[in-house]
Amino acid sequence: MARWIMHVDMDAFFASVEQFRNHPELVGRPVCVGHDPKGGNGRGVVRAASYEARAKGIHAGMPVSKAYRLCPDAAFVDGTFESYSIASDEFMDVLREFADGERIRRASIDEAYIEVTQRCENYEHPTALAKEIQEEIWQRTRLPCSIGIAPNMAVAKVATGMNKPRGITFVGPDQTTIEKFLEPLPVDAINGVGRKTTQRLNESGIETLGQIQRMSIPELWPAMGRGSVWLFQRARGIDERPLMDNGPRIRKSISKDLTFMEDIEPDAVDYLHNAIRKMCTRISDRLKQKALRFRTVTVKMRYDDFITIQRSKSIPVETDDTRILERMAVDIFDHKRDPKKPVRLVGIKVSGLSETPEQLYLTEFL
DNA sequence: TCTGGGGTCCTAGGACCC
DNA sequence: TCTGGGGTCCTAGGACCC
Repeated sequence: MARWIMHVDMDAFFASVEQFRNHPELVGRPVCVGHDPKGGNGRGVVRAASYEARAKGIHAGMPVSKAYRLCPDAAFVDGTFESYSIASDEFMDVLREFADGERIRRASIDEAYIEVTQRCENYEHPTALAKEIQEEIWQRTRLPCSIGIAPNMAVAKVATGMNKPRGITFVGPDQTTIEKFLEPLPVDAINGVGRKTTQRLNESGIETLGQIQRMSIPELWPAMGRGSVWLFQRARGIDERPLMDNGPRIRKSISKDLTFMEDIEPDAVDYLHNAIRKMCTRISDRLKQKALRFRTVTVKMRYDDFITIQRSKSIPVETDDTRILERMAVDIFDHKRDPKKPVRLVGIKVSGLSETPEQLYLTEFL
């Protein structure tokens, strides 16, 4: 019994929220969400680019300095995460109304899967339902989205990307149609195949999903190892995972990274300690706000040569004490960093999170 | 063009316990 | 004295995603 799964993806989400909700005067203009380019000297990257900005060659992940050079007239907005979070909730609320039962899975802040097998019985064709959903999202959130429809999540996700913005792409339902659809696409069209895997496959002469479709698992093994079975199935559009509600998100970690405006000389110890303490305070605030405690602290250090290391330490009992967090973080930094290298970035992460409200004194563990 | 910040999941070795 | 496996926790690193 075939299923119908929709993958709904907001178009240029952060940029669209800025244009259509936060700053209507930016509609029709190139918009980059990200850090201040500081006249071309900023160190951040673009988080999201409106379609007008994309027309100038700007894309997400591009250094803001380059984006600024390509289009100095673009609006550079350092957005507020909260407005995106609110918009996301509104959009998920709309989807929930269309999903069969609880068959909705939030994949990230701007995309979700819904199963609509039953709902589709009332429609001439699944695309008619998709159009209705798209229109409802636009009416209620003022945000554009694209929808992919297929018999499973993996193919639906690929489909969405084929036709953006405000697109609807339908694939299926039979196996031949699915394989034909995937055949010409590059291997990185598959969600889960990133830069490294693409490189490894390309080095073996594998560029397209069609090539993989014509291979056996043993033939795939030299390039993919344990991942061979998985890729073998995905390249053919096989994905049996049931679409289930992934429930309330249980947070696994909270982190804060800071790239300095300029690399910090290794002997500027006070400055570095200060930066670490400030980040610890921010993390601690978030922990308390969510009534969470941590057991593990990880410090990330990136040097001027971009080499990045992470070192962590755990304590036996969870805590949310800011002073303990600061002491652990500073301690790891002092003992594990390379004292000769200028520092580009420091990051602090807490994990091993729990809600257990235990009153314990932890000083003895330090 | 020099390369952010927030996450998740997986692997693998060593310690330690039974 | 030498030798098993299995399970869990900790640490480090890698790949990936938005």
